Amino acid sequence: MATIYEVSKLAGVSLATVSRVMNNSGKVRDATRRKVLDAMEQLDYQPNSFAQSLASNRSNCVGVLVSEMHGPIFGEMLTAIDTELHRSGKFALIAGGHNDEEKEAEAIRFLSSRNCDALILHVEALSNEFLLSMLDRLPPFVMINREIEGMADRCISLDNEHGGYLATHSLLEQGHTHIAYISGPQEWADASARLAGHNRALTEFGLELDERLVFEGDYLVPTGSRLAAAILDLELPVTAIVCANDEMAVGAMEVLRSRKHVIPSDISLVGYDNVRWSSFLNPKLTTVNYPVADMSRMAVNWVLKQAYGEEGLPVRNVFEPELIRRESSGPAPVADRMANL
Amino acid sequence: MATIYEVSKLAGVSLATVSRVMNNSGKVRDATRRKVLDAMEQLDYQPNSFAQSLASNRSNCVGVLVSEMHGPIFGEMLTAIDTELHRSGKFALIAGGHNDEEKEAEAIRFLSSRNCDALILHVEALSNEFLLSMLDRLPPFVMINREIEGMADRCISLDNEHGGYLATHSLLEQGHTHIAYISGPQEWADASARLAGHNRALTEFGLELDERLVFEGDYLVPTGSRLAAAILDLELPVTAIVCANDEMAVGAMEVLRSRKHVIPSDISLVGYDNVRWSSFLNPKLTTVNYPVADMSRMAVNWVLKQAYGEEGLPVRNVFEPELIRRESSGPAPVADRMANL
DNA sequence: CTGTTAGCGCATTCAA
DNA sequence: TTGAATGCGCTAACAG
Repeated sequence: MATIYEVSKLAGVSLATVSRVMNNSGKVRDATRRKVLDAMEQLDYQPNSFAQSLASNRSNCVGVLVSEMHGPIFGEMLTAIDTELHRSGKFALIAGGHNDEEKEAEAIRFLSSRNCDALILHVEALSNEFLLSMLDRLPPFVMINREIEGMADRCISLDNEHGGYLATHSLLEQGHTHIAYISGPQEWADASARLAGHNRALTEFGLELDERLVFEGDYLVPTGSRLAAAILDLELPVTAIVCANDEMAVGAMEVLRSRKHVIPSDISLVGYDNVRWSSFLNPKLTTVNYPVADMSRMAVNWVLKQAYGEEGLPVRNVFEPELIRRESSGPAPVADRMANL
Repeated sequence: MATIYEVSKLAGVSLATVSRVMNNSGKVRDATRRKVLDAMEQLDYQPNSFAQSLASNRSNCVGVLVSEMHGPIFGEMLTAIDTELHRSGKFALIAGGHNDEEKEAEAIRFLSSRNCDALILHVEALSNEFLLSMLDRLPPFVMINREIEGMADRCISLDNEHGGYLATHSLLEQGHTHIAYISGPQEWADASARLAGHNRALTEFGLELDERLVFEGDYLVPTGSRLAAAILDLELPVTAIVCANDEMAVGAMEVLRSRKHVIPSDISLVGYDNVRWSSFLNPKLTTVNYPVADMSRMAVNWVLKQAYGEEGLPVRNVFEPELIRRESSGPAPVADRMANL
């Protein structure tokens, strides 16, 4: 590997001059620049990024931490972040937290130990307190899908409560009155917000909350199946099920089908997230859109602005979910609606 | 940020000693080690990875290049690689090639400019020649899903031909004789191998290859739909469609359904890759398993062995696909089988 | 077992 | 506009 020293020798100039043409800093006579460029070409010179970073104290790397690496959300996020970063000549250093508090913390340590210029964090397990305490111990960082008091400007979040509201509201509108809900882990903010939205919609329609119809899940497919079965076993006149994410919805869908319930004519099903395959299902899943890609791009904007001083970039912190009406939800069965008159 | 120098001063030892306890290299008296550790703790010392890398000429980073960042394959790959690498204290530096020859090449340049100790490459667009020419210009690298003459030991590949064979064979076994095939881009090796397997199965069953039944696609959902429609429009007695990947299969499935064909009783459908959502479909998709996670782990083994000298790790180069029989394929319709007697 | 000394390859003053 | 000198923080001989 050629070094800057060899280039300078071949070009007959000093180290400093080579450095200048590399970084376009300072004035260099055109003829000199040309000589240097030629030498670089001849030697197939590649600057050593470590030496650069060590000397300049900046890495051009942005650390990205995702709570888990699989799942459709993750892929969309990374694609968006990577694309956007490249556009500004920065690079993504990616780490996975594997949905574990200790591992997430370790991944953060790793990213900061690699001297990232900034961090984009998508974490579930770490507490607000921990994150707040990291404010002055880490490079500038922004979070996706969290809303933390005291650092709202660093949070790119979805209005999960409103999404939960939309899902249930769309059902109420269509005459459903017995709506079961399969939630995510209630210790996670997004899960409890989604449930809160569900409750608000019910209240708004003058319905009592029926605690028997709310089940706490864990965002995983098999749990969706298990809890959907539990709901059916209740033998209550449930005509719709809202799931707090698409994963659990697909699990529920399978159970409904195997028990010979027709969706949506017997029972409606609504998911949340609008992951890619939700439209591949049969029936296509009605769900709430989670604009991951947009939010990811916004996180990059934040980083470009805060860590690299780029200007003119808009940063929006809260994104609005949107109901995606597809085939898995419809009007409540007529018999049921009659009974409610 | 505390430096090694401050630690050494606080601990009352030399730089070298601090370095030794950090890296567990050389002998250090227990009492000394303790002093150093205490000092590190007190100062919240974090080694500067650039300085380490610059001095030691190794980064503990493995570059991972994927042809595209979205899609289920990618997520599974990264999860497996990241997990496995962490286990050995190495880290993944990830870049996306975005399915473009120039971008893939640039991403490689980026990864090598970041002084990765090794590279794991999953590329589609780059030519064999190019890759061969990089052998001595890059850190040690291994490829996933390629099989290149002259560097077979660096290729972790799937026997795509055999997979194509399995898919079609399973249909022939069940009495199908008019099987349409929607392939991937024939300039990609995996796509042409899969098609070759299809052809071999047909030949083995003594059937003529009917060119009207082979369509070249691009691995994308809408194309699956378009070509499935084209197949139906042929008005030939097709009783089964094999798609070269699950994406196109789901596109095809939708068209079949919208045209009121029942799967599998009217027509069978087989995919390829066994992506996660293939089992979410209705009917569940029969497909060929592509063991991405296993292959990814194997790539990491290669890296650990070749770049870090770890021992005792097995490396297998060629993986076998496996037919996953689910609901979307079944016996040929009776009428059709009668006609063939 | 521990300390001294030289770089690793580059950016960045400060002079010229 | 260019060059010389210094140091970024750490590892790795080499001595002791």
